[in-house]
Amino acid sequence: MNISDVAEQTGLPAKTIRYYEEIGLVHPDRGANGYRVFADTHLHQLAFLGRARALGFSIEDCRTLLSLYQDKTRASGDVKEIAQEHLNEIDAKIAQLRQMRDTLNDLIRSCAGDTRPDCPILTGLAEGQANS
Amino acid sequence: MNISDVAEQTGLPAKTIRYYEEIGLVHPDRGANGYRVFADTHLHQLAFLGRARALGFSIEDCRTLLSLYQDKTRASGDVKEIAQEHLNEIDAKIAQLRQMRDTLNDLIRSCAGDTRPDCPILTGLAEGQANS
DNA sequence: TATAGGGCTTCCAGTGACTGGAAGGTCAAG
DNA sequence: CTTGACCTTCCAGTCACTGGAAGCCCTATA
Repeated sequence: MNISDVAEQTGLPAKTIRYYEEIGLVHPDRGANGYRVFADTHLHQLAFLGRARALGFSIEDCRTLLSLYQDKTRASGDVKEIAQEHLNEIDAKIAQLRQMRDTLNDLIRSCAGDTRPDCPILTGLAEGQANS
Repeated sequence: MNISDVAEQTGLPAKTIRYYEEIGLVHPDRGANGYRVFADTHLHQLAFLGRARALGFSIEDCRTLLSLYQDKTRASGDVKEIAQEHLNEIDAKIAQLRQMRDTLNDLIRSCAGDTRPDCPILTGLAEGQANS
């Protein structure tokens, strides 16, 4: 299997797959021509990585998760801990974005948005109504 | 006013203030010794930038907002348009994070998190229950 | 006056996770 | 034998800083 087949099947760009090899996440074989040759295991690993990344796990988390995935003697508690920590980060990020959203929304709603220069958004930014 | 005073008053790190000068967001004067000298206008500009950044505006948006702020003939509609577009991006990001959060939360709740190797989080990542 | 410390300067490199592009080798079809 | 798609590596850029080194400047104290 060549890289473009893997790209198609995993939904990952070929560039990303090469990058994942470069940082040691996957280790495809090489053909006599120098091309990367992917076996089904590599395909599965890359699909796994793609899904973990889609859930927002960092590359380093993905590396750990993948090694736990391949370690049949793992403790599920180790996996859950990583996931829970990541969930907390997501929750924190959502809370922060909501805060930003609310402040910004207030400013927007108070702005006429016409051709006149008076703008509560700018005064808000200038005078500190925007402490998020 | 030296840079550390401005840093303290705006809450921005001195490094960031230097960076903002480097990319042309602010133009402090220079003393005979080569030190940056900040007037009140610079202080206000930096505070403005800090608040805009805290609301998640990109540096380029900040640049535009600052120039609109200083243009007394601006149309508030121009400001509002930038803000609205940014609000939409924030909303999209929140929606995406919520999706990730929900999927991840389902996986976490179905995982025992003990010393046994069985782990629905890993099987979910492996088998595609995690298409966010 | 010498020195110690803190603050200031510039410049370079690194972050995370890719992404774009150039230069060039390889393969299959016609 | 050529064409065009595919593959390779390597380098640079993204975004918004952040850390650190090397070295000048300023003030206070001995």
